[in-house]
Amino acid sequence: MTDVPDLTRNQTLVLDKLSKTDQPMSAYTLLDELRGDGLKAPLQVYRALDKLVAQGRVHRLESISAFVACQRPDCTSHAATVFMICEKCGKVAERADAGVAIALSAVARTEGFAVEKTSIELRGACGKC
Amino acid sequence: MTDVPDLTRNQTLVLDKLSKTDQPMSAYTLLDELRGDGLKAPLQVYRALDKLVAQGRVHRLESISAFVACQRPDCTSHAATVFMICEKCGKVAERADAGVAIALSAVARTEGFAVEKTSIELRGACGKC
DNA sequence: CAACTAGCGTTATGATATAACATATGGTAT
DNA sequence: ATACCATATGTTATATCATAACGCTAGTTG
Repeated sequence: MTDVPDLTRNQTLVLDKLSKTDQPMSAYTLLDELRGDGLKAPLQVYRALDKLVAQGRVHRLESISAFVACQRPDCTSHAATVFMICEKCGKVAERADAGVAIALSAVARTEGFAVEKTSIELRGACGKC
Repeated sequence: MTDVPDLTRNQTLVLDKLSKTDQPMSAYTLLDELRGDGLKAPLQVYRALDKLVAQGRVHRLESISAFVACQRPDCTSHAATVFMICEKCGKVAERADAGVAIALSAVARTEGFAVEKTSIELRGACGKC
């Protein structure tokens, strides 16, 4: 039912690397760490990331131009996901919240705005820092 | 009371240009349009933008790497501002919403996350498109 | 097999942003 | 006034992030 295609070799390499950390990584950092696996050009990473993001298995953090593996593997709707990015330790927490989703869709409705993509990013200090 | 320093020449040029449109502009587009006023290098634009953003007179739209003049000149707290970016006409609407602010701070509190900056960006189609 | 689609590899280029250093300007304490 | 300090500026070079364009490969579907 949920449309989750098999991953290609490059997609697997990228997703595995991202899944091994809770820190976001830039496309070029990913490339550097995957050179040993045969990747040589940015496009190889960007193409894999495009697919993974489209499938919801990876998220792009717009405010820092970096990518994280989705922390909620079972989730279906990535509609109103809140990312909390710690500026001290670099870790990212991901939470879906119905209250945020409802409040945001109310704002959009009063504007007559048809939402296609939502990006909610909080920068600050996590509980441990 | 509100700490609003006078603008320098470069800051004035950048803010005036941004204020003349409701479309976001990239730093390099700003630079191109301000070459006639003597600006020559990206840094001149980026430095002006840094100050204007710090003062809340300009916002950076993270998801499209572009800048818009603040549409609520009287506002004090830019805490939970929602940007609605139309992918058809390119226009940006800016709304502050208490419901969103409350929902987001609740999420942050349950994580023990101390928020310093918030970025909320909706991509989609505006009412006119 | 022919045609189609998706992915891959490679080179080149475009777009966004900052580092580093020198010079200029305005306030202010002495 | 002058020495000092903070801030802004101008300039060159470079770092970082992302995509265009092209040709090839492999699977698959008619």
